Amino acid sequence: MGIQERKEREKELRREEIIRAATKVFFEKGLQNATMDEIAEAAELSKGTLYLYYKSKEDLYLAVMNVGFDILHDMFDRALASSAPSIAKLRVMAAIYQEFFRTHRNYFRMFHFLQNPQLHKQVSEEMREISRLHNQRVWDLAIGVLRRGVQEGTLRPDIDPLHMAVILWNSINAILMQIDYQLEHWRSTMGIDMEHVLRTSIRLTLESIVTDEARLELRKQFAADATA
Amino acid sequence: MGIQERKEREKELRREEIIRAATKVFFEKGLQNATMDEIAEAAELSKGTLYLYYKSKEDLYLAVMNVGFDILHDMFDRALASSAPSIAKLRVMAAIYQEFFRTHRNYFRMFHFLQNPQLHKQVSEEMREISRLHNQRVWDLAIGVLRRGVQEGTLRPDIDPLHMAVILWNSINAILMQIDYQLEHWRSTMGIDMEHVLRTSIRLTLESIVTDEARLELRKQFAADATA
DNA sequence: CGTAATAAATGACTCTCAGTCATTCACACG
DNA sequence: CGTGTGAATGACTGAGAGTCATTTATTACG
Repeated sequence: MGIQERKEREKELRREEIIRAATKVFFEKGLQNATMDEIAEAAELSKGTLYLYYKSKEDLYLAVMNVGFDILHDMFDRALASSAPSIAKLRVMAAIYQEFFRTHRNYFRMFHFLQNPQLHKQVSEEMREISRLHNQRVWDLAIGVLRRGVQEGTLRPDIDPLHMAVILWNSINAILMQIDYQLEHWRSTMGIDMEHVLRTSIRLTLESIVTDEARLELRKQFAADATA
Repeated sequence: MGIQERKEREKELRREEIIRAATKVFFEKGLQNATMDEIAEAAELSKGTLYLYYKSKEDLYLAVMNVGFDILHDMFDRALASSAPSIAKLRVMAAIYQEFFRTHRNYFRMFHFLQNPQLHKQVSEEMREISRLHNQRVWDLAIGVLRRGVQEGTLRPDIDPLHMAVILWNSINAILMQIDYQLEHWRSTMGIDMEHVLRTSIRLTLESIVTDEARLELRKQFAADATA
């Protein structure tokens, strides 16, 4: 019964083709301004067919976003292969996330979606769960590093690694979002260099979660990097 | 020529009536799910009239949001009347913002709007500027306190007060947004108590912007509060 | 008064777009 | 072939933002 299997494969290819077209259109227009008709045209399919594969525009959007999570996961995973100390790994992760921000800006922007409860109404329960899993894989990497850091004695044992993860993520993410589309606003109205703020925020946040002893070493490193 | 003036007043009343109706509907439905027809009905006006007073649904939304900024501004302003040291004032501001979050949740939610570049397309240049001014008044309060803190020698002189303001705002705001609508998600999928994370984040962020000497005093205070 | 001029308000209409579903099409199987 | 099945289609529906010709209310003035 190779026919059944071939059909499965073809269906999978069709799904990927839709993702490809949706990626293109969502990157160009964003969620609000992209239309299903346009995606259908880009995929050389009718609109009705899109709905055979994805339940709503928002579901399709999340499917594209999941690719972004996978890319970010792989970037982190590759960078964390070494046996460097945890603090070094955290700094690498911060750097990698910034690299992701620069080179995959369109995926980064999609992450906004998660911040907006309003938009979630149209997302199916299945897609919500699938998306959660893609998201979770990235979290697990970060949490692993933080747990190790506490074990090593370089990260504060009085703070739950999970809590550290949330704090770190929010502090870097919030500022990157501002940089993404408010950079000029901050500069022109208040003369603020947000790239500088980003560096400061990362430095302060990292310093705040390490032990007092490790902080001295960390400051030296930051000082060395600043002169380099 | 009292007639001209009376008309002005009546127009102003009409504007306020529209704001009142829009507030009700936006609070209930949010930006996406509220309709101009519904707001028109709540205001006992026709839809066309709304557009005589506000250029778009988004403009009207921002007008409502500005009231929220004013409320927040007044809460801060009242709380900062004392002559307490700057660090105490910062802690008060954090507490006040949490109070705002609890008691004016609907306005807080509107602040999401500022995070979403996509939604800004429909906002007129005038309303954008008006909204910026309301926003600025709140920032100015915070920045004043931070500047004073640096002068007093309790806040680190090597970090620009403006940068501190951005960092503080983002760190508390990002987590409050998570608490607002993802509280249950964090608890159920990762067992994280976000209220605890919020307290930790505020503590760490404040500790990270004070001088080394002031940090000792601050830690004592946090410890005292924790046992109380 | 009555009437012309002006301003304000109306709601039917247009346009766009997400999502649906009756119909058509393509292909496997006997 | 013909027939059955599942995939694909695109015309259609419903909803809602924004518009504008028409109506209504108000003022100014003879």
